[in-house]
Amino acid sequence: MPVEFTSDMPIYLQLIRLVRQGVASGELVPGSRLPGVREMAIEYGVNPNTVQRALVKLERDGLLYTERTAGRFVTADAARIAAVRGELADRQIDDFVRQMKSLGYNCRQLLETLEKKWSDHNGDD
Amino acid sequence: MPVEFTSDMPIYLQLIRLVRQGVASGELVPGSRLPGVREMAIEYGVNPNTVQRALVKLERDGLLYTERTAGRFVTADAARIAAVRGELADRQIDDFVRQMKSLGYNCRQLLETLEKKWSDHNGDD
Amino acid sequence: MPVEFTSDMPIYLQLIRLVRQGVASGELVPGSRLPGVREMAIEYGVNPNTVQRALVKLERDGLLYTERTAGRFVTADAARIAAVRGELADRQIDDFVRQMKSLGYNCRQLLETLEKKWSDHNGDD
Amino acid sequence: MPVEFTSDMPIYLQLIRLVRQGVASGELVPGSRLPGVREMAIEYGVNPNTVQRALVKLERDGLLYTERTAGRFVTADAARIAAVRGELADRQIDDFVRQMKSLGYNCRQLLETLEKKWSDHNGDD
DNA sequence: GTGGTCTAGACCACC
DNA sequence: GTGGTCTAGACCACA
Repeated sequence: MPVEFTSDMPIYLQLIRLVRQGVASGELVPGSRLPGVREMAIEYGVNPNTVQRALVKLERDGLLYTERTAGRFVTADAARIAAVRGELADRQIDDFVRQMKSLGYNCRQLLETLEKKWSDHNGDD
Repeated sequence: MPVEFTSDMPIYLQLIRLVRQGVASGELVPGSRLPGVREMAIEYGVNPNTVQRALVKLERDGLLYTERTAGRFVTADAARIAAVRGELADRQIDDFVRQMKSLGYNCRQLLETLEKKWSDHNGDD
Repeated sequence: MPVEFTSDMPIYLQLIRLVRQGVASGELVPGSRLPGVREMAIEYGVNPNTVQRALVKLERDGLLYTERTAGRFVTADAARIAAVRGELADRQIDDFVRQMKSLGYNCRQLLETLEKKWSDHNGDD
Repeated sequence: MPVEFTSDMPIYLQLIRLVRQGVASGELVPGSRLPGVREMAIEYGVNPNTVQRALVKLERDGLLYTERTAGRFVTADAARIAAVRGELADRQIDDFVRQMKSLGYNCRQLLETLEKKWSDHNGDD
């Protein structure tokens, strides 16, 4: 499972996104255990502290919880997951709309372009 | 023209966005001259170096050009403007689509949500 | 007797609190015998080592004593119990007063707030 | 300004408490700038990262904010400060009441003891 | 074994 | 100069 990190964003943020995607997409099933910090650190070729940092943030967001000495787990609270997903999406869309508006797009243009883009992406999904 | 800068993003990026928005929206007309670095610095209450950095970047993007001794101007090349705008939009959309996909959205959901969001934003535009 | 353990505090501390509360409230009568380590471990669903650690600590505090081959007992020394209780309370109050002072409370405010809080708690006791 | 750190609590938590007390007590005036991380690290004899960690947490709580490249400041929002103080106090009192109840105290005893303790503390304040 | 904390020292972006 | 990020490696409490 090779993952590339871009250098224009903190690694820990990229890790967060990675996990979040996993949870939102159901790839990481609710209630399941994550690999330990050290394990993940090796897997992704980063420092354990960096992994730790990412996971702590995800915990604060309520997407993970830690069971002392047993490891970290994906929250089993489906509502919580949905809520987090909703918040994320909301902010994303909000930013996006703001940006596209500032670039002079109107609603119709945007929707069209977006639809086209979406099909393009279907290939590499 | 009071502008607020958030402190969680480099100011020079916020300046860039400001200018870009001006050009894309037509507020800054093609071929028109920009205020000098020092003027802008005072106007926005930031360091001249910061303004400089933003303008240099915009020049590299082809949105501005410098005429020695005369000042900086908005490019008059409409195609260039459109191209820059297109690139920007393209990257934005690309990222956006990728993100929303990873959050489990499908095309229809996205378009609907987006349309609703768009009207919400019309108020504060 | 279902007990929930929060995972943000060592379990052994939670066990200690449990026993202490039992003794202070009289639920665990002085001189009575406690279940064995293994029994308690099963009852609470924790590791026997964890139970052991808690009980040893309570012994050091003088709240329990071990009679070889017979088991562990709640101390029958009423004065001892009172003393332990006093010490505990003392430290709690001490810390509490220090904290509230540092938050800018004065004596009257504190007493009032506390009294109100106390009644609120009466419900779930 | 010599400060001692006890070893039974993470240093970063002790730092947090320190700053919080400063803000709540008004010793750190709203809007004023804090020493830089490196500076504080030296002053308290800890690692800059540890200081950083504490300050980031306080930021998340809304008690501080950082101004890019200028430093960290105490929030000027009096309501925010009050709110934070209130939350803190509330949780403190809550825990305290719960504990004292489990030690078999009743309301009158508690208030009396507390009042006495309060005067004792007046000396070293 | 797990996660939690800490240090020392480094590099970066920004102003 | 500021804060932000990252690494390497250590020690601890807990189960």
